[in-house]
Amino acid sequence: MAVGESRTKITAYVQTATLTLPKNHDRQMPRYNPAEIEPKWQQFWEEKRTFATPEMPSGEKMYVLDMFPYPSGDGLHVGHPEGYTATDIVCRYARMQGKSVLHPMGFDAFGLPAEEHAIKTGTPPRVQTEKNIANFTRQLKMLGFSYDWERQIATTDIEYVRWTQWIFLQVYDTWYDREQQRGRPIAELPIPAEISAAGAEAVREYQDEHRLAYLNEAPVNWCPALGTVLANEEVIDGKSERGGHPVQRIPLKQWMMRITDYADRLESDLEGLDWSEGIKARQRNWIGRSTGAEVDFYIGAADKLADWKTSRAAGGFPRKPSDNVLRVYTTRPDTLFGATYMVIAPEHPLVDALTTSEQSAAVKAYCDKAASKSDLERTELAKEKTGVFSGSYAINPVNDEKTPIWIADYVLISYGTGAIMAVPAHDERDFEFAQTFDIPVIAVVDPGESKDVERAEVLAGKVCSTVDGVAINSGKYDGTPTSEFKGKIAEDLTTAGLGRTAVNYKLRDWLFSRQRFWGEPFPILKELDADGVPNGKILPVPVDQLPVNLPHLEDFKPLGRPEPPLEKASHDWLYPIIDGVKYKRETNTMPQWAGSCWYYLRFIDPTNDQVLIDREKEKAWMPVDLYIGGAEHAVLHLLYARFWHKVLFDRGVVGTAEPFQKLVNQGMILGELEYTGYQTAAGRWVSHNKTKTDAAGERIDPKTSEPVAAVKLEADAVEKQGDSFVLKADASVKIDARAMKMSKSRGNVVNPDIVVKEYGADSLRLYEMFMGPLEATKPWSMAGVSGVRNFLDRVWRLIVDDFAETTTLLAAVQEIEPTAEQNKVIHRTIEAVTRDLSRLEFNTPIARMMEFTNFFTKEEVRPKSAMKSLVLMLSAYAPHIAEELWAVLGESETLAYHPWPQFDEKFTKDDEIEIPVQILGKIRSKIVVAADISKADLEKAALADERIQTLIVGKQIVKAIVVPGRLVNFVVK
RNA sequence: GCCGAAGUGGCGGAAUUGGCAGACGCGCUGGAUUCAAAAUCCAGUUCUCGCAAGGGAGUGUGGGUUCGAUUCCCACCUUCGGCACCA
Repeated sequence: MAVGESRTKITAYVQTATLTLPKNHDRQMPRYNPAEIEPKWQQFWEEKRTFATPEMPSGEKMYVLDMFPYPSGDGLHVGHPEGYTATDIVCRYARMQGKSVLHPMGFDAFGLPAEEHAIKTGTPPRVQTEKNIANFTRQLKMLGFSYDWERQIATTDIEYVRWTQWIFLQVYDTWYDREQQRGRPIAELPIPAEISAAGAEAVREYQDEHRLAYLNEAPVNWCPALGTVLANEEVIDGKSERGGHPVQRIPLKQWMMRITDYADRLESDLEGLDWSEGIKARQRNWIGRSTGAEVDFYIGAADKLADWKTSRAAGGFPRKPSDNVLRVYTTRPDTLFGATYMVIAPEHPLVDALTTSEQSAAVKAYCDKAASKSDLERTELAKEKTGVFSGSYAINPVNDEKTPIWIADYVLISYGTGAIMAVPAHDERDFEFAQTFDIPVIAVVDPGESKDVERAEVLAGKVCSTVDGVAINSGKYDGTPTSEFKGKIAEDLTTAGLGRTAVNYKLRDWLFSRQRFWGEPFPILKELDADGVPNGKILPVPVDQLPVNLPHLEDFKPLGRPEPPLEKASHDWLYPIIDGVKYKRETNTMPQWAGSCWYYLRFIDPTNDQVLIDREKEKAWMPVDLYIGGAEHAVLHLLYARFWHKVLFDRGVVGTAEPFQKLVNQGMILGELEYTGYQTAAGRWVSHNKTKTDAAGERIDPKTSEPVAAVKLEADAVEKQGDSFVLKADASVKIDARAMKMSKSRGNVVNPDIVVKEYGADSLRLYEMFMGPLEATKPWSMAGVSGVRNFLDRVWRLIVDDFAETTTLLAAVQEIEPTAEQNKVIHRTIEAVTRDLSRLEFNTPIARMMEFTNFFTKEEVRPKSAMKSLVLMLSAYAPHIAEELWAVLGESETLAYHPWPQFDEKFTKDDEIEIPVQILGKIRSKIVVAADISKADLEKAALADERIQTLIVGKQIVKAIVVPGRLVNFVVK
């Protein structure tokens, strides 16, 4: 920025007009000029390898990780540097405390946008990706983060892909031993005698069934119009995001990962982690563990019921249900006596067997309709319960009641056993269904008298109640409290061989394949028979032949079939021949999660070509001590990464059970505060809270049904009245005042490049921290950036002679001892800044440094040592200006490893302090007393105060609360 | 509906966790400097009554505990984020 240009009066995102410069300001002066000093110091750090990390830590280690970005074509947005600045401050602070800091950065570079770009332009995704990475790298370096750039990795690096594929093979080679609760090599899987007897083929199939990575039919979003399979986020309301074409769910053979086997450990290990309760809650909720019971209802021939029960009592509850039973899962086995019907999902394997001939037409029609419904239709739109009677009955094991079996899509095939016993009296959904189809409701839990339960209605089956109570209508169990009943009945069912306790999860196995080009190829070969058809045998690519690279393609257009684009690869790539056997490569690719699941490990040993990570280095650096990133990854990324880490832990690749010890989610940065009014076409204003959104999604005035348009208003057109903003011109019109998510379509995106150009990187960093607590959602404000830039200007002028020809130290900065008052400011600032930083509170230290600066600006003589302390603290936030000032203060080395300033309590304490004196809790006076005054003396001093004297005349002091160092409060009558 | 986070001046936010509400910054007002601006520096700025000294109210709403509540408890309202027929 040229000297003398206006920089603080920027109202929009562009600079206001340049002013003509007067003569006396036309000369070159050593003003604070970030455009000059920032690139200078960035170059210095790079050339001197200032932030290169040693292979092994010496002394205390600190691994601080950012969630690495997807290098999009748009470049960084201001949300990225928020977390990155926070971690950078932590790292710079830690280095100055003498810790060995690992602070790497890389790129999560596979993904859809690069492939979309390739389809459109024909440019290979790798080319575009490398361009984007170069741009991201430029932007990140421009912000002065202290990454060890020599460790940079991208998930698309061929050497990185190699180890991603290697991990896949590890997962493929692992089965989960439930008894030992850990993953073990597939070679150690015990093979049952009858399987071994059936031959090698049977053994292989048995092993494949137990691998953590396995093939399964799973539905994909196939869009015939686009000729491609879409990701879930590309499907909106059952239509493609691009073009709005219909999307069908079709089954496709896909790779899955058995994450559900690790559900228990993924949940229970959360406990030891230093994560916010909110994030833990979200993970727990996603895993969705529930406990209950599986119960078998007899559906075989009626005259064999007694035999069946006898055999069950003798043989116990079988692992897999036989054909003559319907197995259900319930969390409320205590309500078994209230089951008045059963429901199975339309996809349940017993649908055909249970459908009677009279019902077959109706059932077929219902199931066909259910199959064609999208997930959305089955959930959101399904306000009314639907279903059809199968014609069959099951026998309730506790009372031998004949219970009708229905087919309804409110029961999901993918959860529990895909079948339920319905207890309308004590389950909302069952109650709704029973109401619709006129099915009896029998209360079996007496909720007791309570103000929020209509007990009589519940007992009469008129309303549904899900609360605990005491059993009724439950035979010998009558009178048993709910919680006790649950345990008792599970025990009795187990004894009778009719049920067992069971655990279920909402978490599903992980769909691990994508029908895309731009992802890691699977290191998997499928053996072909003589006719060129896969025979089901799978050959993992030997480890020494990794990586499997992506083949060259002429173009990246979709095939027009659901198969992945790799089907277009040359036959050389697609059909390798090994030992005379012809194979076909797996043509699915891995999801973007794959690369981001383990990058934190590779940063520790990024160039190792022998192993994924050296065990000694892993031991020295893991776990990640601080992991900061957006909350959008709170569930999936963190869950998948934890899952892989646990598999690697079980297989001895790593020595830690959890990868991320402390996790912090940065809050979202919103656009600038906006004032929005609503106006009809005729120009009539409508208060924003009176408008409604109609069925078509249009905003209307519900009184007249006229559509209203949003009008953006300037701040001076509105004013605050009570709790809301109103139009200045018409106070009856309420205005919506809020900050919105940044988005291209709204036009409120802030580009860091422009902020750096206008204010400098240090100002951007400082502002992002000054906005508020890291974890809070906060609105952007350019005026705020200008404010912190102003502060940096003040710091500059505190130390640098603004009127000298060259950048020289101000004469006011001298080698002298600070005065007592100055020492108090210095040491209190160090104390507060240090304390707040250690708690990851980044906004308040800036305020303290501002106070420091305001104080010393008024001091005519400024001790050099004080200036150094400020510069050292500031360097964590604004490293460029700090390095420059450090040099001005006469230092020749970087300050990056200079010891962090220490405070001394003897300077932070006051000799005399002001104590408020209250009467009946209201402050009536203040007295100045010695800091170490005794309780009795403090009370005496308070009583002696003139004003207090006059106020308590004629009153009786009932009680005196005296808190030394805090206050005095007199309770009077 | 369920889970989570949060409500403090015109705005962003602070308050050593029960002890002076509004630090710091933005904005605004006034002053100094200037021929005049810009920049800079100084002072003021929760609302309200008052010329003033001083008084009253005040941390989403209503209640409670306490000498004392932004902070703890109960109920409710609003906003934001997430999940959503999970038996």
